[in-house]
Parts: sequence; structure tokens; C-alpha cells
Amino acid sequence: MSGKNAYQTFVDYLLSNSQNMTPQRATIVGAFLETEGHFSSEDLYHKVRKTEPGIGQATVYRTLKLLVRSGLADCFDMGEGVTLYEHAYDHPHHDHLICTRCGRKEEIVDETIERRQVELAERSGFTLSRHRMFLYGLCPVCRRKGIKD
Amino acid sequence: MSGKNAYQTFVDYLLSNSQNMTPQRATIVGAFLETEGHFSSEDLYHKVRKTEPGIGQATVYRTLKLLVRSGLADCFDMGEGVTLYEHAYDHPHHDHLICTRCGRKEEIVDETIERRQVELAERSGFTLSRHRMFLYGLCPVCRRKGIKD
DNA sequence: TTAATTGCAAATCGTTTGCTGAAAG
DNA sequence: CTTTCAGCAAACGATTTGCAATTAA
Repeated sequence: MSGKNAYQTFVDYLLSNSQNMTPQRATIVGAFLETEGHFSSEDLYHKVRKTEPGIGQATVYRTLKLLVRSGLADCFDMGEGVTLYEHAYDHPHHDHLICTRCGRKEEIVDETIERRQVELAERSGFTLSRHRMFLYGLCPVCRRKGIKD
Repeated sequence: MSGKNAYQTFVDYLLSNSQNMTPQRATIVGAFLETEGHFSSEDLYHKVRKTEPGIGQATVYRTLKLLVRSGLADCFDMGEGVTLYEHAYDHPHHDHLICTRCGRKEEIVDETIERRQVELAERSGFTLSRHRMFLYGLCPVCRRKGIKD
């Protein structure tokens, strides 16, 4: 049902911007909604192609942009040259913990840090609007492997 | 004198990797050392060109890579499609506070946050090796302007 | 002399854009 | 009808790479 609401939110976004729902957009949004975790535009493109081979890559890029603007998706760039997307609808803010060996990503949040960030910003006179935090390290599995190697 | 040591550190790095100091590298490293704040490879390229118009862009890219490996420089990508560099020699870890309007960047650190990050990672079984944190907001100057507008 | 380095231009790669025909309201 | 779309291919912009000529050790 979260899917239903999310989809409707997207349709509403389109309507309120004099933009149309189209078969292609419906397909892409559908694929987006059933994709968990972090993925690139290209990942989604490949997924969509399995169902609708006619869809162009540009359409996926354009639709992902709409998804972000509509609030359904969030995107971030970890500096690897690719933009990653994730669900933002019914999915509160969080940061990322990334394994530098296997690439596994975990979502994390910490109230203390969130609060400190606002204080820190204010101390410099800034009004904080958002932030991005990436923690890099070895995940338990990879650490164990590392010891064996 | 920090400049002297930094330069020597770079030369040592080259020597220990059977790489040579060259006039081009010396020029680029010199320009790098006298550039404060955050800058892109292209920024440095333009600066270097004023002195040595013959230097190629690829050489600047290549030398910046060496500067990072030697520990003189640190680089990060804020997702704007450009890699930014800054001094890392005699310049301890810090995070960034960025004005979303004028782009001004301030360096920040907070012991509480740093400590919490390690704890958070450990709670997930990760061994933290490094992190990146960007706080985005309106700087005091821009906020004031915003009110007037 | 031998390995490392340079500058240039061509190649990459993810992403964006211009364009023309097609479709939505 | 009028505007918004889609698909394609070309354009882009930052960065990398292949290569032949040059230089450092």
C-alpha cells in the first residue's frame, strides 16, 4: 500500500506540473518501486528493458529526475562517477556505512550526530538544510576474510 | 617551512617509487602548495599555465594523483561532477560546511561526532577507516540577503 | 642506454540535450 | 490543436589513456 500511495504521489506531482503520465513512465516508476537498496540509472534501465525493450535510456534518466523532484526518490553521489538512487517515500533520512572491500551499504542514523550537526552549523552562523555523511570501513564479513588471508 | 617539508615529502615519495622529479612536477607542486582552500584540477591547471604555458592538462591530472598518493593532497567529490583537492600535509582531518547559495566552504570538526561515528560503525560490526561529511545550509551573509530579497 | 615523462589528441563514461515524429489532454 | 513525450543520436564535460617524442638518471 505504500507502493500505491507513492505511485499516486507521483501522478499528483505530474498533474500539478502539467506533465503527463505515460506508459513509459508507469513502467519506470513501477520498476523503481520494486527495486530495493541503491541503484544507478543504468541499473534501472536494464531492469526496465526486460519488460519493455523499447524504452530509451534518456527516458529513464528523465523519469528518475522527476522521481527525485516528486519526493519519491533520493539521489546521491559517492564520488565513484555514478549517481545512486534510493527510495525516499516513507523512507526517512539516514546516512550510509559502506564496506570498502565488498561495497555493501548499510543505512544508519544517530540522533546525537544529527543534533550536533545543527549545532555545529549554527555555531558558524549557518542554517542547516541538509547533510550527507558516508562512513567507510570493513564490514564484519570482509574483516574476517581479511584475517584469514 | 611547512612548504619545504611538504615538498621534500613529495620528492621522497617519488624517489621511493622510482619516479622522477621534473620541472613540470616542480611547477605544479609549487602552485599546489601556494593555493589555499578547495580547487579543481582545472583551477590548478589555469594557475600553472600563467607561469608555464607549455604544461599540459594531463600532466596536472597525473601530478595531482601523485600528490594524493604522497599524502600532500586530499581529494573529494561533492557530487557536482568535479573532484576538489585541498592540502593534507600538516592539515588534519575535517569536514565541510557548504553554503548552498554562494558555495562558500568552511572547515569543521567535532569530537563528539567523530567519536559517535566510530561507535555507530562498530555497532554494525564495521571497522571504520574514514568518513566524509558534508553539511549544506545558508551562510550568515546569504541568509541576510535572503531576508532582504 | 633505459625507464620514466611529457603533451597532444583521441577515447571514456555517465549524463544531458536537440530534434523529429508520436501521443496526451 | 497545442503541449508534452519518447527515442535516437549527437553533444558534453571531466578525466583517462595511447602514443611518439623528450628527458631524467
